[in-house]
Amino acid sequence: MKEDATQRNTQSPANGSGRHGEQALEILEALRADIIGGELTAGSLLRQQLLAERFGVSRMPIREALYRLEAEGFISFTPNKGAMVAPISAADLQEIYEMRVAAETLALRLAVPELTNAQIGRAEDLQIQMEEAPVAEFGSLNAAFHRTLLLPCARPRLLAHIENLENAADRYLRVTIATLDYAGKSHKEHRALLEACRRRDQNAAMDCLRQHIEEGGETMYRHLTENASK
Amino acid sequence: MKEDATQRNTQSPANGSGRHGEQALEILEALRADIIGGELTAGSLLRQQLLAERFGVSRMPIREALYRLEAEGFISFTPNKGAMVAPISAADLQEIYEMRVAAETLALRLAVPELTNAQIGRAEDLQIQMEEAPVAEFGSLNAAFHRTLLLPCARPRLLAHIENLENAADRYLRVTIATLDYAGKSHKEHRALLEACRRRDQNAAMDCLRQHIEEGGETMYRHLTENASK
DNA sequence: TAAACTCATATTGGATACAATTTATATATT
DNA sequence: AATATATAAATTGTATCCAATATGAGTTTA
Repeated sequence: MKEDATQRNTQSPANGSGRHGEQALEILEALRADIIGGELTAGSLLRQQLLAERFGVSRMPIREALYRLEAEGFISFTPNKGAMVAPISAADLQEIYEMRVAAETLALRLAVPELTNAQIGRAEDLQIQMEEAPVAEFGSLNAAFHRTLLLPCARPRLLAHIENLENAADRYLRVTIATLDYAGKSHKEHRALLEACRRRDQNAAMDCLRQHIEEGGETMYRHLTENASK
Repeated sequence: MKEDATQRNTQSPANGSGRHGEQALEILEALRADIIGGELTAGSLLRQQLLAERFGVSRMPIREALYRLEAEGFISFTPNKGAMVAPISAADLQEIYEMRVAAETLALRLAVPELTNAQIGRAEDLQIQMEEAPVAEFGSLNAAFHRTLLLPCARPRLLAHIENLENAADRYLRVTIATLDYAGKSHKEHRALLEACRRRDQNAAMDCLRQHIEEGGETMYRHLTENASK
């Protein structure tokens, strides 16, 4: 039986969910992950038609995702030319870490008085897991550890800002492979931070976190500037 | 003579410029100004068709502007329902000012060593103007004063973040009308800040700015919570 | 040969058309 | 009369279509 000509827009999204109004969000997250993960490198042009074919949708939800990616700072538009992946630079890495110190120490100061013993215990569990886990899982465990300690500050704007900064930093994490030789020091700093949280000592906790973030940033900065070649 | 059916897309944008690819930016700024200025109040539904007619364009550039407004935190989407202006609250105002202190003191610390005498002089001029200007001009002069002192930090991410926070704060400025009785104290604080900048004293400058922002925030917080009506 | 021009092609920006979903209204049912 | 159900209107989400601009190959001209 021949297909009825009336069924035109029958093209259904390639991905599973496909609930009306969520395509753009899935595309946004996929593209962001690609940029962070390095599949899309700095300077790459994002052709709307190509992306539309890749995701099995029209250009429209692609454009929606691109606008949001621009707002997050991962791509930039030039009129009538399109979107390209934002460049990375040592100066940008430095700026991100300066901002992380400011934002995360603020969040921690506000979170420490609200922290329950259960939350600190959960962070400790994550730290124990992290010290034994394979490198591949370090990133997500590390993020969960920090999130556990900062979430109780109950500041939605601030937490969203921090998440965006951490995403921005993750682009460099991949480039510098700084994870490996940094892990040992990081674990020690995490334990010191937990100890300060247990004592509900805001200032000590903030100092720990500041040092932790700054040293991580400096390690990555060195890798990035020394191995100036790719 | 009857209109030729072939001329379809002849509808030209109502606004002047109309260069290809800039409509969305103009709409974005107009909508943001409306939200900050209070023409669009918290909870208002932003109907795409209405906005399209108001700006004399199709729904497409409207949506582009809306996505960016969402990223800036001024509106929020609910699937299949549309965009609504974000609510305001005392907690949100407090959070904005906490973040401003963190971000602007960081920017100032980085800017102070880079400040030229000319830049400090320009800030001083703005301050003198501000003390004599009518209330209507206070806002823009004040913004220019702060921008002059922070711009030399040369941190694009940080400066964009600060600008967004100041826009967010301006929504409350209108609600609280806190400007009037605050002006006198503000001028004194500005002069103290300039003095610290002239000495290139980072810590003193940061303390001045912290106190300045915190007291401004507290004044607005009081107005907002006391005049809980409307 | 190198610069400038012409034309063809590709790509974005925007308008329109249609489908999916929600919201409002009217009708039926208990 | 109140609730539930069906139906219509409105609105968003997506696809397709058209226009404006940019890109690049080939040609002409100095």
